[in-house]
Amino acid sequence: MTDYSTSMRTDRCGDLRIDDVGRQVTLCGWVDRRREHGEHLAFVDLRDRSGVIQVVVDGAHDLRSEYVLQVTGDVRERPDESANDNLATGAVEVEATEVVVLATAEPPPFPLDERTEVDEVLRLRHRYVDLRRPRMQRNLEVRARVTAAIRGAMEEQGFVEVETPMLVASTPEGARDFVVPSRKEPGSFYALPQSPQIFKQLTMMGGVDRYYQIARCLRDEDLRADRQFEFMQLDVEASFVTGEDVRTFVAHAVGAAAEAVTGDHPGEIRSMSWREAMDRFGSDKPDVRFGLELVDATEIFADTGFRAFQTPCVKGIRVPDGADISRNRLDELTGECKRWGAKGLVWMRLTEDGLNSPVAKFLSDDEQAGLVAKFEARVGDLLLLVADEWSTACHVCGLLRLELGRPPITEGGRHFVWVTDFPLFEGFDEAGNPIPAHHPFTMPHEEDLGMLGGDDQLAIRSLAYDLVLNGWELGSGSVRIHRREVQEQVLAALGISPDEARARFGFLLDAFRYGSPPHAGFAVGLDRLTAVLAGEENIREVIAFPKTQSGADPLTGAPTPIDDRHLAELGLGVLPPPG
RNA sequence: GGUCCUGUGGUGCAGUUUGGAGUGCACGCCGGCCUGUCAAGCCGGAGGUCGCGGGUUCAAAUCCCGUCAGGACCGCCA
Repeated sequence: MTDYSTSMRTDRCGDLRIDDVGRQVTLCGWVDRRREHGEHLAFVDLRDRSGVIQVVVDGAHDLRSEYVLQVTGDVRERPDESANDNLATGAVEVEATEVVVLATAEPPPFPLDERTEVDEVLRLRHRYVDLRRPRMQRNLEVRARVTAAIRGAMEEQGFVEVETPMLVASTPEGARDFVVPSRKEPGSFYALPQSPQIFKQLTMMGGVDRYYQIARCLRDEDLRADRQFEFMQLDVEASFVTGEDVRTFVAHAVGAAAEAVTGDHPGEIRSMSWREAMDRFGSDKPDVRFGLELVDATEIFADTGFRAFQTPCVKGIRVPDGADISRNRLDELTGECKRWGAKGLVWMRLTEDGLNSPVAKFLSDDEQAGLVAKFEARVGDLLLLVADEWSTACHVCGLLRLELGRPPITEGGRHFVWVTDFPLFEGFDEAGNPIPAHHPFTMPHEEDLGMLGGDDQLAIRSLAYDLVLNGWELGSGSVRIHRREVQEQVLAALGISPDEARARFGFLLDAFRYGSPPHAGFAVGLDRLTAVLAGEENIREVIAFPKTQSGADPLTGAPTPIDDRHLAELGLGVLPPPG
């Protein structure tokens, strides 16, 4: 047990129990709530990080909300019938003999109770007040426990934590860089790291063998519920390993983190190929907590006369007992599907009299019967169908599935999934060159090496893998290419000439020449992991001082202009706003 | 860059559809009463540029246009 006593206090408020009865204690904390009963009796709930204790004081004290107090008094059992079972400390109370007001306080800008959902900007502007709330205290603790457990697990597995620089060279790949002007070399810039990717691979060449880092990463892209400019990663790389070895290391670490927070070890993590994830869940980050899995109906319409279904793929989902979903709602869903990229949405209600749908008349009896059989549909069910290219049909059905069935993050348990065998390329650029799905150093599947440069390059599988938790992409990794001829083959397939390659990744390619061990790695987004484990839908709730969606910090006012002298020293000028 | 939603005393909301006096609810705040409360209770009180600007109208929280801030999402995030 940690000893929390200091020169100013003997105990923490929330720690007092029936065993402490008879002790004289000194406590420090904030006035959470007070209940006055006239001149001679008042109850003050005193709050610190550990919780709340009822203090009995003389009513003459002027103790307002959020005053900071030091209270000395005797712990005693509460009188008959007045124990509070809703409070961990509810069996006892402290009868104050001395109350020192350490600081007075204005009324807080918003209520600190758990019942009110306060405007987030207001919370962020007064984050120091917001952080006093039990929810935030808990989230900060969850976060600290996650990182501590992960550090422990990585150390246990023999990994060495190596720090990498924050001021790095800008590279054209990937996300937009945050950039720092160089004073010594005006006109030149450092970039803040999007990830330690290149450095961690260099540690492999440096013989580190098992590298990890709890690393801050920065990307200047638009913010979302699961994305901030700055975020933390567990960054991992190891030599003389397969992808499976890496997944075992990472599973250990996230398992330890989950156990540290919830008390339960999540157990073995299931694996699923990317193809299967797309086919069954319409997403590369499948949320397997609920059903509504995608059904492939392409075969049924192989020779259909219904023009809308004369597509490479027809996919759908069966909504059990969904037939009572209103026409209005169905129109809404159709609109969403169009926004997501589909040409439309076909809905069918299965009634006693068969399929009820605006398009039923275009479908043959065989097709209708085939649908009912394939979806195992029952009277009262609703079928939703999207016909398109395979990827679009999967994508749209996947979003539809989430829209209709996704439970709150606190429900349905925690389900980690490895998604493996990602495609090496995810499409083609304007010049007709394939675009790497992960990065250009990702090792292709050995069996698919022969397809490089061929006609069906999108079918090439890579040794890249993602870790998914309840539909959140927690992280990704891959086996890296360490053989020169393979790297040359891939760069050639990407349409990158040797000269261009040297210009863009020269120092890494150089490093490959001096003896590169086979290596593979991974990175886990710690903010996301923490959010899911804390039961929060938004990573801002597990970050002490986050930014708003527009990238501003309501507390400090960042970003702010800087003065002209400062700019001049850096050799910078600011353009007038456009328009 | 785009789509959608939100903005009303300190806080959370209702009012906006169908224009008619800043109308209402809960919490908080200030004062009074109250010796066992714990979301204490009772009585009284203060507190408003309906985000901002413009327009329509006899009249705008309400309708229209613009703008700012926030949120969810698409694009983007190798």
